[in-house]
Amino acid sequence: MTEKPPVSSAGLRRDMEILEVLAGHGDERDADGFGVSWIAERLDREKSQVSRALRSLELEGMVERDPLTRRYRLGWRLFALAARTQHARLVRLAAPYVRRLAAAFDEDAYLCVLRGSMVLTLLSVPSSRAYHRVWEGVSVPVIMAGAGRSLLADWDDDRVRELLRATLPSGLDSAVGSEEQWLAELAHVRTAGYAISDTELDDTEVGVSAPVRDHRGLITAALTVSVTRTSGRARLHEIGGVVAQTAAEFSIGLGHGPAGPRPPGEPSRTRRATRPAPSDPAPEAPSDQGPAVSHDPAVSHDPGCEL
Amino acid sequence: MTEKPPVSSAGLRRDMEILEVLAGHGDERDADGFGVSWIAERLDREKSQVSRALRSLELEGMVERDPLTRRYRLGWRLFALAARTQHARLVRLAAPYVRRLAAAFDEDAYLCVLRGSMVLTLLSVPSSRAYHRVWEGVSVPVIMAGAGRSLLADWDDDRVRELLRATLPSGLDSAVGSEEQWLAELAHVRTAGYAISDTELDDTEVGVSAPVRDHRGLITAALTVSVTRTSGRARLHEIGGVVAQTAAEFSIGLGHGPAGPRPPGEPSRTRRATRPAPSDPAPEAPSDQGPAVSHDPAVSHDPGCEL
DNA sequence: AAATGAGATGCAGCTAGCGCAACACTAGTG
DNA sequence: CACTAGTGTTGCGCTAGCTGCATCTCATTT
Repeated sequence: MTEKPPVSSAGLRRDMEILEVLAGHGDERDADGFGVSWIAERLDREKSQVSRALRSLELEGMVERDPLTRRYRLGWRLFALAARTQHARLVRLAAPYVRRLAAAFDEDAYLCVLRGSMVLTLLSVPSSRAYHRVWEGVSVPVIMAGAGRSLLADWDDDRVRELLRATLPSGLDSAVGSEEQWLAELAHVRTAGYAISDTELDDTEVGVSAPVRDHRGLITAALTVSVTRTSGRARLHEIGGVVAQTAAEFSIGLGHGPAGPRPPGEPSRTRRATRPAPSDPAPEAPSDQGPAVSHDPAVSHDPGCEL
Repeated sequence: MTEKPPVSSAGLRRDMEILEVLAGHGDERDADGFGVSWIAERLDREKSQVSRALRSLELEGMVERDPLTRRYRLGWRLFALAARTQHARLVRLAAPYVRRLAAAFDEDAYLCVLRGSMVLTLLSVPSSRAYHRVWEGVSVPVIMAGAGRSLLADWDDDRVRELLRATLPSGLDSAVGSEEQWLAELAHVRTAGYAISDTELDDTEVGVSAPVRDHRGLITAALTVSVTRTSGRARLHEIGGVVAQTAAEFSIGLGHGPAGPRPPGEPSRTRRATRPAPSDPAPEAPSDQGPAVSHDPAVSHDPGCEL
């Protein structure tokens, strides 16, 4: 009796829930995977349903099961697909800069992007000391993320206010500061080029971040250094300068002309010409007849086999 | 009227096909995504079907659409999930070693694993010169991959023969050498600790690889350096030694005792105690006191996999 | 303007996935 | 050793939800 589902298809929904459970908390202790019954109970679904879904997912390589324990965990296909994401491309480009930052101050450094109202960490490079919780692939509400201020720097105040109100569950304001304080800090990012935010998730760390701009001048990511709270104010600003400088360099690497951020005029509104239609005689026929080893040996420079 | 589908569920199948198309060839030119009609035509499916599927996938974050061009591309969720994969963990651990190799010889260096009968590249670090096709997330038949010999080093000859025959489409033998030659090279890996394979995909590069072993002594990955073909034989062997040494160090980092590879006796066949059932409606915390940090990326040798 | 094409949506019919229950299997228990 | 208490898989009717076709809107093109 679902009417107009604003949600995705039931099957996909289920599969995603399963994958999310398998992702666990990213804790090491979940590393050996999960059993069918456990997942089913966790999701409050039929065991049979989960069992079948997992078999399908396994056939697609989205999950794999340990041959010994017969437990399921996330599969190689996820990795293969993710590696061809725009995000992966961004990570590859950003890695040298993030590593440089981490090395320069011997602090944890991150690359983050904005996804909806959440900040997603794409890359984290640990400092040489300390155990370092890996935040890669983890999303955190904008308000609580150190990179949040840098990522929202270009937004106008109304939209920021709107987002903050929509995201804040309730009287958490005290923990993250008032709206006005937030807006003031955004203004600081715009002028100084970096943000220092000590009202974050972590009690022991202060986030120093700077926005990264793409070829259109839009903010696409943020570089962050997570500094131990014991550092003096002066050091924070020193680091801030370097982070901003590094982010600027990276931006240029992305094609951001030093012409200045966000020129008002629309540069090119040209919608790309229609893609060369795949009218060509089926490079891949609907080969339902799968099991045949169909990996085209002529992978000269196009490994576009079914992967 | 599909009888006993050895394939995955129809919906999932469709979604995976869509994702695979969106992954494109990883070419830069596909970066801005694909339209519904194009995808539909490519997959020979109804536009409506694809449209709806894409909306679902978008709601789940598996794909996202460019707000300007309204084209679809792979989404952040893939990245988020993949980052919590065992593979991602392996990449994080391996990165320093791979980078060290790339820097030491100023050649491209890779981390690869075996998945079914394909070799999947998890990490690629380019040399300082040259444009470098990123192979991350791409699979290649074992026979053609430089890392193949290292990854199969522990297999006994019959299984290798079987795999080779199953994978080789037809008279490609000349290109990759005979079976016996292959087996001889596997023997060389076992004694020398590294493989030199010049019968690979790429005409201009020679692969030098060495196996990486986990805490159980099983080969879980391979480190590879891709050397330009003009190098002399001596340099190849010099590099081989270093690669083997690096792989050994990494193996120890993974908990591989220097006790020697693959002791014959079964160490502990103990199947782990059942996970504490989430009988309580409480949110999280299986609170499993598992002392052993047993990660195990055990490679299921499952040639029946349809890739 | 009309024309083209891309993408979304309504609807009827039928397939494919759901829930329930019984099943095979292993591991603990006295 | 049977006995229990777990696990994961499978058979089978029933119906929810997907498929396919047609229609509709909205941009862009001629």
